[in-house]
Amino acid sequence: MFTVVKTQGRARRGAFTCAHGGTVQTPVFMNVGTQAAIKGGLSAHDLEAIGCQIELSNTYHLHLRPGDDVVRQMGGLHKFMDWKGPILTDSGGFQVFSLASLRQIKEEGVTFASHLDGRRIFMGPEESMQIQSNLGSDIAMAFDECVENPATYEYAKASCERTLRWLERCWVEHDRLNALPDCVNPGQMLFGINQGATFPDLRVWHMKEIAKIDCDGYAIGGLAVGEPTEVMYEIIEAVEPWMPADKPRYLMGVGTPSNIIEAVARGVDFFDCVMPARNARHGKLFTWSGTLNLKNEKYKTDPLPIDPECDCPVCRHFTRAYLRHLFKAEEVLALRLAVMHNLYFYNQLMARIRQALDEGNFEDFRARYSALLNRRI
RNA sequence: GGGGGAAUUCCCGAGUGGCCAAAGGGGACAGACUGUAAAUCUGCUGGCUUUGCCUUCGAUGGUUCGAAUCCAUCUUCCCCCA
Repeated sequence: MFTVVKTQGRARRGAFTCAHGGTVQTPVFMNVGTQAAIKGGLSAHDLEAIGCQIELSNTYHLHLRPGDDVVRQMGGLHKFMDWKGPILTDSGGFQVFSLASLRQIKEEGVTFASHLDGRRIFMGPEESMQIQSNLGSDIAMAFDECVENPATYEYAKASCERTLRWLERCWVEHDRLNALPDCVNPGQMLFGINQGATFPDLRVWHMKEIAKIDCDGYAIGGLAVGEPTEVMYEIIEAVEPWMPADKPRYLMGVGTPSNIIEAVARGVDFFDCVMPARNARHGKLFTWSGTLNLKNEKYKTDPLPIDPECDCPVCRHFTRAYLRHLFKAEEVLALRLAVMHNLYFYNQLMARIRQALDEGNFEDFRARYSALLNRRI
């Protein structure tokens, strides 16, 4: 169940209740734990400490390893990883994009050559729903094709028409699975995904079509995959008026702090992105005055924390000089501490966006931080 | 005391007469990263007034049109025999 509590322009302050873990305050950033772990050495318990409200895991990856049957046998993903909050599972649709060289698409679904051992894996809408049902996530994503940009109009049209047919099949199968007596999470919801590459008319047509199917939320997929940032914003603006106002909107895989602020301003409620965790592992950290590369020589004897304005567990105790040393020495602790900081920053960013919306000064917040946070310090 | 081997650009190390400012690693320095095949990938690593020039392969002196590469002496290090 989703409730919009307050709006400012197109920006929405909301609350979303899931079967597990109660209510998520939106706008929200979902912390990415693809293989039921946050890369860099964080557990679900660490997620609690850094203010994460909802976690995201991946259908394709967990199907391959350890196998969704294993997760089901262990009581579902929540028990398996000991995360009490809500979980969204991505459908495998992104792997149609990221593993493009290892798969073949047909109307029925997608055949992957496993990136682990080359074994053939078939995944269509039904399979994706079955796997996500076994995982027992709170939100299942529809199985879609994330199309690379730039794409031709012809390809994008054929692809998003197929993604629409796949959503219809997802909806039917998801409904069937939720009604089974031994369903891991009968309260599991289903989000549809808008596609159409960078063509506003395709995007709008597709959005109108998927809105006819009664999903629990709607996502915009296929953005931040090669197109300029301005094009991404234009697509969001084109699609948003056709997204049901009483359902949550999720911009998949986005993005930088600035992207998130700008997308909130355009009516988006949910986000996820690997960027804070991946960049952290590579030494690039987010602060309230911009980004910094901790490996840079200038931090060799810097006694400051990563961000003097941050009160995360890392910034409260450790200096830039120490963290830089950990990176240069390739200690795994460097990854863990850096990821903790960046994820805390992202969760804090969302908290401050929500606070600004609550207080009615989101536009001031946007004006102050949108460009600033992407700046290099 | 006798015999043998080695010294290469920040480090290791290839190169045994011109295609060598010198392979390949490492380190250092810097960049990329957007529903995670990513603790990954890319660039760069003598100087300059950069289609070229200068300095540089332990030191000095030679041979040669031309030397990191050949010769002599010296210095340092390693191994073996006493």
